[in-house]
Amino acid sequence: MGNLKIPEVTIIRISIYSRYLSQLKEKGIRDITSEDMARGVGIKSAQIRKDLSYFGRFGSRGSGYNVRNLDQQILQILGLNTKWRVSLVGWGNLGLALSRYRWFKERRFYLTSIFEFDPEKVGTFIDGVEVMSIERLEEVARQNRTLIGIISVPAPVAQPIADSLIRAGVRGILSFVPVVLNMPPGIELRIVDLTANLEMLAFHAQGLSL
Amino acid sequence: MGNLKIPEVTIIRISIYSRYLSQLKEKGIRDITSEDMARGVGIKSAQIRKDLSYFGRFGSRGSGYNVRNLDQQILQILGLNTKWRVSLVGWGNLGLALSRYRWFKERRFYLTSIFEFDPEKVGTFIDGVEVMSIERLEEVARQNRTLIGIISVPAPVAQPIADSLIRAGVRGILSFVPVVLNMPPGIELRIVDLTANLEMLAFHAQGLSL
DNA sequence: TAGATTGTTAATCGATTAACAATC
DNA sequence: TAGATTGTTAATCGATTAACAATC
Repeated sequence: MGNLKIPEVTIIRISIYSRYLSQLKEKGIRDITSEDMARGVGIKSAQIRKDLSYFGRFGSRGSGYNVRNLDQQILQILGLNTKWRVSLVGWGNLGLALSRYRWFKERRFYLTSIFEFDPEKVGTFIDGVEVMSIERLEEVARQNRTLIGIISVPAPVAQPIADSLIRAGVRGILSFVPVVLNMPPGIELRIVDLTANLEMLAFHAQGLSL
Repeated sequence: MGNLKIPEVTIIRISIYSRYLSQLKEKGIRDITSEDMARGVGIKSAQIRKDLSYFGRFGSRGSGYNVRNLDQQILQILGLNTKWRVSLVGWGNLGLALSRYRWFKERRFYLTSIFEFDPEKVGTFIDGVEVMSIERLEEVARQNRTLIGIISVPAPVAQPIADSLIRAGVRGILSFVPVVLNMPPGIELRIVDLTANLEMLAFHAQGLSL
């Protein structure tokens, strides 16, 4: 059984396993061993078994895992048996791209409300969703019971926007703004740091690394 | 002095410090202690000093760090004293957003070549850069001596595109495609996994976590 | 000098991995 | 049953943190 203290990286990897399993399912593959999964996702088989062990026992010794079953179980663990309503704040270049990103829907995340400062953009419809004024953020996000927010606004307003989302009842925030955000305890923040990632690559390419 | 085996996360954090220092410099702040930096970036002061210690001694006991100097040193470490030419492959929604992302230039990354499959888009100019056919990828990227590539193409072609980039001499790849990529040794790969990040938030919001 | 803060060591904490007994 | 592979333990590895001597 073994629970308590699940590493963050384990969740990220579980999510990767989930995506891989849905591929296997589409291909009609019935069973898979941790060893074969390991090859498929580029992670050691012991790691995969360890990760899964935080949540229960899903395999059968001697023959591995049933794809359909493991897939279902993992979706359950991640909470993807429900549809998730997501608020997107900031409909600039990046926001627009995010609002059209097809993978979100595939993983059961629905951008049900979009907010933007620019009055020129407010009122536009994208995929049946109206782009609304930021003024309405708190009211609408609360009303929709949105638990997840995405921030792609200019740096100086990132903190106040995060604060608004939290006041509206959001429990997790994905930020694309390369800025430190203060969060109250219990609110999960993930920052997608594009420049830091490029800088890692530059550091390595430079040769200075090794 | 202490070198050898620098953790990956250290580089990411160094990049965060760098961004913070450039803010401080703009504000005209002359000196800062690790304790004050810690508050600014939300990382423990001991961690900051440890991270810096991998690369040398930049402070002065009793008074902290000179902002201008530390900023310069870190830029040097990260390799940001040079301009970096970057190839962007895939000019869909996300690719378009990336080609307009202002932070890249600010951190000295220049998208000097852009490639796309769709013949309708080929020939467009964005910021003085022509969108070229993917067919020209290998030739042009090699010619430009591009060391960094960004991939935002449909999943099925991600691997062949990565292969092309590597053949063209690229040393590091930033991929936005949620797909496992095989890399030869020595090539650095960073995957920006948007859905995995959202799924982490869902996992937490679900309450199942604690 | 006295006070302050770095740079570094050593202790702690946590995550990965190998190995294997349990068991399908 | 014999063979295979899981689930789990214990060993290893690596990263974070506290603490403090060095020193500005």
